Amino acid sequence: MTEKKQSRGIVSSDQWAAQVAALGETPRATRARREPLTVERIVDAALRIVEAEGFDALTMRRVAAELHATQGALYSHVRDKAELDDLMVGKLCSQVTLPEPDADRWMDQARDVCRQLRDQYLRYPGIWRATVARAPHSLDTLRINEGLLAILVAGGVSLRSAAWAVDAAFLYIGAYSVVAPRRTTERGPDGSPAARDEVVERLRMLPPDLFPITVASVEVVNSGEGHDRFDYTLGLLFGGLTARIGGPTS
Amino acid sequence: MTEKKQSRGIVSSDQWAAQVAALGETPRATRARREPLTVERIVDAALRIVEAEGFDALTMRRVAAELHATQGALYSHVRDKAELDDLMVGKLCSQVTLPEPDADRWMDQARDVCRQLRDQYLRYPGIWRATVARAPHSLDTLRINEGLLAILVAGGVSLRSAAWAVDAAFLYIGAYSVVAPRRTTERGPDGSPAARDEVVERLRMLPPDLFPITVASVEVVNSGEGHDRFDYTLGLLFGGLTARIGGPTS
DNA sequence: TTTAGTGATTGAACGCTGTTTAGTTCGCTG
DNA sequence: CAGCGAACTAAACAGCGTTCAATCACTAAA
Repeated sequence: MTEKKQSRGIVSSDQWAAQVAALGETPRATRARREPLTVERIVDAALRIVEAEGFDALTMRRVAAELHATQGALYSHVRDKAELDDLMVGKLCSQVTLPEPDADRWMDQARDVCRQLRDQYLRYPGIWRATVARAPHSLDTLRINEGLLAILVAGGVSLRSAAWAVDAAFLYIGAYSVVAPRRTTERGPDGSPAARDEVVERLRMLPPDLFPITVASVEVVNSGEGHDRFDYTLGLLFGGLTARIGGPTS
Repeated sequence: MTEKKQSRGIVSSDQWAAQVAALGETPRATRARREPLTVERIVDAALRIVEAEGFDALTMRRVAAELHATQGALYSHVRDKAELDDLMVGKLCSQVTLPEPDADRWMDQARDVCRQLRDQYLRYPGIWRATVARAPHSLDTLRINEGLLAILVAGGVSLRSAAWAVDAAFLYIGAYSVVAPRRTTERGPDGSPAARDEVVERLRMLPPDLFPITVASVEVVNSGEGHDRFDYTLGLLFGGLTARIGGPTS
């Protein structure tokens, strides 16, 4: 009980981080010590971290440091890390805009929603694992589900087909956005090639006699730039629905 | 440096576990203290744990305890936990049998392989996350990829369409098997209903005016028993290939 | 048989994670 | 101004993957 509030001799790394962070701030005249900690500020900070450093870098300590607070303070606003994950996914989903269902353009509308969701997942690398870890409690995820269902049903797809297709699409989108951005982060030292897919790299140096088709497909799979593969799969999922409502080529 | 090898006064929990486990064993006359630790025994033990307790329960300490060894001993046979994960997935994939491609039955064959892989994933709950965490190094996963590609190509599907469809199928299978078994483990106290899906439970108690289609779809989605939803999605993915057998851009 | 050597194994530690808690501080209300 | 309740701090806890010097069991050479 001797050294409680001295300015020097700081031991705790949390204290240190807070002090360093407070260097560029105005003293604020003692009242309202800082911006009060809120759930929204916590979720925003967490999303900022995931966007910049990936989902693995998201720890409670890291979030607390981002907010110049201690980790314990977070638990006054958020029950778990699981709840924080859930809130992040919710905020992410809330940024997806849903169109008014148009029966004539239902497939384009559905694809657009899926692309939006994919881009949100890709923006925060690895965050889909937050959805996998625990069943989402957020209403925002249900909002997208409802919107996508509405588009399909408006397009004439039966309720059961729509529900199953939407479910499959969500699963595919999530898995795609977790696995897809697996690239070598380091730019090539020679400059030009750079950012090749890690899996493709390993597939290249593979005995072609053992896996002939796989090796042959490596080049052709990568032929599609950007998200052609993604669009193709959505075409299969949603295109298969039209084949059974109004005839094969309606 | 006083108390090194006394039989009583064991402090370390590892020692304790090893001692308890050794109670039912024959002394073995000092040589070959136990079955020697091998990679295969480690992988088998790990799979046993995942099968019984799920992927979250798989820790190096848990594996070591299962083998009556210390955790450090594992690292003489396995570099990382990541490598152990990889070996587990490899062993899992090696149990999938691939048929000789038959052009007339290619779709049934493809569906069968996918079902096998799904069942393997479902047998070890959550193990697909091991695939997600790091790109798989195992050749057994490539074997399935090659086999499935061979089936599609033999069926007349173009190389690019086949590669994309197989990729989509693998992503879907993995996501399906991670998300699907999310059920309330506890059987209903009244006996009969039991083992309802956790997500469905929460969807039931949802304001129908906010999410009318979602709520309406809950019943009809669950109408399919077993893995009807899974088969339906595979039908969409592979069925869409026959519709444009010449390739996606033909 | 003795000896040197080699690789597996041990026990204990390190740094990291999420989470809890006693005690302090702060801002608002009576 | 007093007091109360909520927010916050600092420190711990158990568990995770991983590392490492010391020790052990066994093999191969002398």
